[in-house]
Order: sequence, then C-alpha cells, then structure tokens
Amino acid sequence: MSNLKEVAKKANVSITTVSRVINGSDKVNPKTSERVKKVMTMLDYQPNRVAQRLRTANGRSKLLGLIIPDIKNQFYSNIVRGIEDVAYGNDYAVILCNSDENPNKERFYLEVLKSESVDGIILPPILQFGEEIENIIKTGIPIICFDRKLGNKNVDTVVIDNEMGGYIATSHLIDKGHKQIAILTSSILFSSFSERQKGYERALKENGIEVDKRLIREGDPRSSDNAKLMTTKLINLDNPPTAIFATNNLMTLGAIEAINEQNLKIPEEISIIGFDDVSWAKAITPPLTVVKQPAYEMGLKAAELFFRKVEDKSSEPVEIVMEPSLIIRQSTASPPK
Amino acid sequence: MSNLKEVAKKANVSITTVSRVINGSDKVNPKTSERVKKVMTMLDYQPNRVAQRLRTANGRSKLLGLIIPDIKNQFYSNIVRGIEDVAYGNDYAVILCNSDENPNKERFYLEVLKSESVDGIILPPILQFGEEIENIIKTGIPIICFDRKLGNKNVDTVVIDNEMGGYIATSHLIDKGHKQIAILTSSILFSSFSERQKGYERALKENGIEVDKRLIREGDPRSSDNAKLMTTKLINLDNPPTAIFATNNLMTLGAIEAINEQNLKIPEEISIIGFDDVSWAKAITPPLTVVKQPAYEMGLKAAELFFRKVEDKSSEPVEIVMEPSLIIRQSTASPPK
DNA sequence: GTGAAAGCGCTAACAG
DNA sequence: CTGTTAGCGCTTTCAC
Repeated sequence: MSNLKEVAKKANVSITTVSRVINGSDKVNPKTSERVKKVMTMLDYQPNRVAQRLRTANGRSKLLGLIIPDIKNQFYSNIVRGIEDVAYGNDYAVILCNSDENPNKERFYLEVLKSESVDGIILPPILQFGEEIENIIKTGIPIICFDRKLGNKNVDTVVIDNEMGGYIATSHLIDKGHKQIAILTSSILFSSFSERQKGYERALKENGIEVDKRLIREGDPRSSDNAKLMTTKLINLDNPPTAIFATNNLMTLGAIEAINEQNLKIPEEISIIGFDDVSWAKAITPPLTVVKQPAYEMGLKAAELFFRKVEDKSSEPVEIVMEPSLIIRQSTASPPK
Repeated sequence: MSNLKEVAKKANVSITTVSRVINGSDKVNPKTSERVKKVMTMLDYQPNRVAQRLRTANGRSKLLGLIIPDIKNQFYSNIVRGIEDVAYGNDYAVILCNSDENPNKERFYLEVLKSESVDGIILPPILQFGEEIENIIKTGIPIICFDRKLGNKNVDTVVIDNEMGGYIATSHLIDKGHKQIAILTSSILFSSFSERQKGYERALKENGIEVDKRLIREGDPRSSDNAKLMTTKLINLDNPPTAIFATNNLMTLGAIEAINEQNLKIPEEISIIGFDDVSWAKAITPPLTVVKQPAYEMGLKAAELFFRKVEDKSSEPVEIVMEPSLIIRQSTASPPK
C-alpha cells in the first residue's frame, strides 16, 4: 500500500503538500494540487485512516459505533438499516456490535469502540450501564440512546412512546369487548417493556377493568420459545384470557405458535395483537394486528442526532419521542361468547 | 484517556516494560508485572488500539470486516450471529457493512475495511468484484467468501450446495404429484440462485417433466413485493402452476401474500415451498415446508476459516460445502385434481 | 504556496 | 529482566 511519502516523491512535493491536498486545504496551488491528485490515482493511494486518527486527537474516524441487543430481531435490523443509510450518506462506516443484552459483551464492545476512537456511539442503554456510559461521555465521545432511556442522564435520545403503544394496543382490545387481556412482557430492567405494561394497565383502569396479576407474564423478550411457554400456560388457566397482547415481535411469534399448537382459532377463540410490524405480519393467516414502531425512522433520527452532535459537540441534548401506530388486521375480534 | 507514558511513570518503569506487560511477554519480573497491572487498573488504562495498529505493520487490529447484502434478510442475520459469536469468543469486534448488493457501496466499504486494516474480510462475492477482491488479496488481507463462490479465485469459501437445495425442493414437489412447478428465482449474477434453478431443472428433467420457461420467473431477491407480483402473474396464467418454489425467504413471503390475496388455499389449491427456515415458517398456517440452509453454522464456519487464516496466512484455501435439508410441513400437498 | 520537523501512542530491535 | 531509541503514516505548527 502506497503512502504519503511515495506520493510526495512522485509528485515532487513535500508530504505536507500532499496532506493538504487530501484534506482539501485551499492554500495549495491549483496546478500542484492537480498534479498531486493525478499521482494519487495513479498509485491508487488511499490515506491510512489509522494513522490519520492517531495524529489528530479529535480527528474524525468516520466510524460510527452501534450496539444492538439482537441482530436477529427485525425491529433492530430495521433500525440498523436506518442508521446505516444515513451513515453511508455521510461517508461513515458502522461498527456493529451485537450485545445480546449481555453486560460483559456490552462492556467489551464499549471498550473496543472507545479505543477505536469512533466518532460516536449509538445504543439502547441498559439500566446497569449508568457508569460505563458516564465514562464514555466523559471522554467526549458523543452517545445517542435509542429505544430506551438512560435514566436521568443528559444525552440525545430517540424513543417511541411505549406507554402509548401499550395503551393503544390494550384499548383496541377493550373496544372489541375483551375484559380478560393477557400481556406478555419483560422484566422491568428494560424501560421499553415496563412502559408498554404501564400503558396496558392504564387502559384497563380507565375502562374499569381490574388488573389481573395472573394475566401479566414476564419473560425473556429475545426468546419466542419462552413466550410460547407462557402463552400455553395462559391458555390453560382456569379462566383463560380472551386476548393476548405480546409486547415485541419474538414474543408474538411464540404466542402464535402456542395458540396454533393448542388448536385455538384466531381470532374467533382468542385475539392476539403484536408489537412491531414485522415483514410476515400481513402474510400470515389471519393477518396480524400490530402496534407499529417506526423502527427505520427511529434509526434515521438517531443517526441524524449523531451527526448533529459530531458537527457541534456543544449542542444541547434533545429527546425525540416518536409515535407508535395501530395497524388493525384480522387477528383481533370480539371475544367468544 | 491515560496512556503508556502515564502508566510507566506511575509504576516507575519504562514504557517498554508496560508494553511488555500489555502484550503478555514472559520476560518481565512477576513483581514488576503485578505493579504495572495495578497501576493500569487504577488509571483505567486501555491500550490505544489505533496506535497499536499503526505501529505493527501486520499486527492484529482484532477487527473483522463483514460485508453482507441485506441485514433485514433473516438468512444473513443468522450468518452474522454465527460469525459474531466466534469473533467475540476470540476477542474480535465485527465491522458490519450493509452492501445492498450495490457495487458502489461495496467498493466504499472495501476501501474502509482496507484502510482500517482489519485482520480479514468475510463477504458473499458478487461476480463484478473479481478485480477489487483481487486487489485486497494482494495486500495480504485474508478474504473469506460465503454464500456464493468467487469464480475460479483461490480463496477460502463456505457455501451450501445450492444445486442440491433446488433439487430437493423440486423433487419433493414432484413426489407429491406436481408437474407444473413454478420457480421464483433471481438473475444469474448470483451464483446461489442460478444453482438452485439448476437443481430445479435437473429434478424436472430426471422425472421426464419438460422445463416450462413460462414458469421460471426472475426478480430482485430482496423484494418480496416483486415476488408477490411475479406470483400473481403466475396464478393468473392460462395454465397456472400447481406449486411454487420460492428460492429465498423474501420471495417466499411475497408469494404467500399473493396467494392469500388471490384467495387460493394452501396447500389444497396450490403448494408452496420456501428456501430458508425463517423464524415465522412454523408459526404461519399452514406451516411452511422449506429447504433449510444451515445459516448460523455457515457463519460459524466462515469465522473459523477466518481465524485459521489469521493464525496461518499461508494455509491452503479450502472450500466447505454444507448440505441443505428439507423440512416438510403442511404447505405442500398433492395438486388439485 | 510550500516545506521541515515534531509528535500522536505504541511496538520492536538493540543494548545493557 | 529492563530501558533507550527509532519510526509506523499522518497532521500541524512554524518558518520561509
């Protein structure tokens, strides 16, 4: 791989001049610049980004760090696309890290990203990570949070209104006449799930329906098998729910599997509403009613916040709240008599 | 962020010694090493990977470059997981690049990866890229191909036996009694699809069924909408197919949507077999018969080849061919009378 | 408009 | 076992 020195030699200038040409300094004679550029293409020269980064203390690495909990979750892969599209448009590459919600992995990747001196990190925070993230912020690397909020920390954030999502879903079911509505949700560690649950409970209360603890099931949101198990148990309850609200797409999948396995007809015998408008939602029979999160758009916004921060480190952190929307298909109907 | 110098000062040793401790050299007095380590944790010191990389010409960046065509495709996200799991186990981070099968994007990412001096690149080659990849290989960066083959080039490769996949799928349909079997496939640019098609044609021929050009439809494999359109057209043919073989999961989705929209019953009125055992395949009704690609395992293998090459650059390239398998569910049955 | 020289943080001879 | 020193490829004063 050729370097500055070679180019300089071949173009009969100093390496400084070549550097100036690379960085588009205007203090270079157009003719010289022309000559240098020609040599650069001739030698197929590409500046060494590693060296560039080492030299310039807060130079741009043109690298965006992205930590996501689960690449296999369509919700996240949509977000990745949104971020990636904006990044590519800005000549940035994305270092994607799959954290699995595993604190050790997350810590490892955070270290890597820091020491790769990426220009910023986009991630969905976990509660336990106040400290690590605090440290990153101290180093001056911009942090953008998405999907979940980082407690009271003062960082750029894009979330959807999860409480509203839960409320919309539950209200829809109530409107259809359901009173026994189960929810498949996750531990309170993830703010997004607890907020969906909050919305669920508010909808029930506002409609004079008592919150029934038996119908609230918490499990690993990354495991459809777990959701399947929970659903099977729900179905076999003495006084089973007539509708199920699954708070993410993997749980929805598990719920549907369980319902099919128990030979219950959707929506005649049981209604189901999912979270996330996944690709297969409208292909299944009956098509799935869902609360749609604008995942791709969320990725877009997060990336935009990232570049805003990169441009101007002193910009005030903002919190963007996006609206979920209800997409009514045929998996929800009135409860059986 | 603290650096070698600070640590050295605080521990009363030279920076060399600190460096040795970092790199686990055995020529350090255990006591000194202990002291240095203590200072390192005290100062929360992390070696600067950028500087490390710059210094050591072919030192390890502990970065693995991964280019994939479409992160939203479950087949690829499964592969990513396989690769990521092995990488993490080896303390490597993955730079994930989404190429969209866009030559410009791919070129851009290849440049970035090269100039980030990643330790190797894993990618599914596109035909047009003989040259670019040739260049990379010349620089000594190991390349691992997956999913598709890179012409006659001499690189490590992991593929599945796509011809066999196409053959298995089609044979299954023929066994059920189908004679009018349509295939949703993609342009010959992608070797994987053309091979599946080859298997399809071989199965037909071996069973004395003539290949009917009308039933072979080519389209963008990343667009389920396109597949939906193609399927609709197939259904509305004068002499429509009694079974459809969709050669990837997005096309399968589109086909199912079209069939549902036309109110055809699966499998009574039309059979469908998909490629890739996606998460929702067994949740839909009827559950989908598919040819399963061992995607996750393919990622695992690709990553293993990567590390093998990183350990020993002179190792002879190998080609691993994995076997697809037929998973029979209820979306395929005998053709209507 | 251009160049010489210093140095980013680190590793690797080489010397002791 | 430990330290001194050169230099990876680049950007950035500071001179001219």
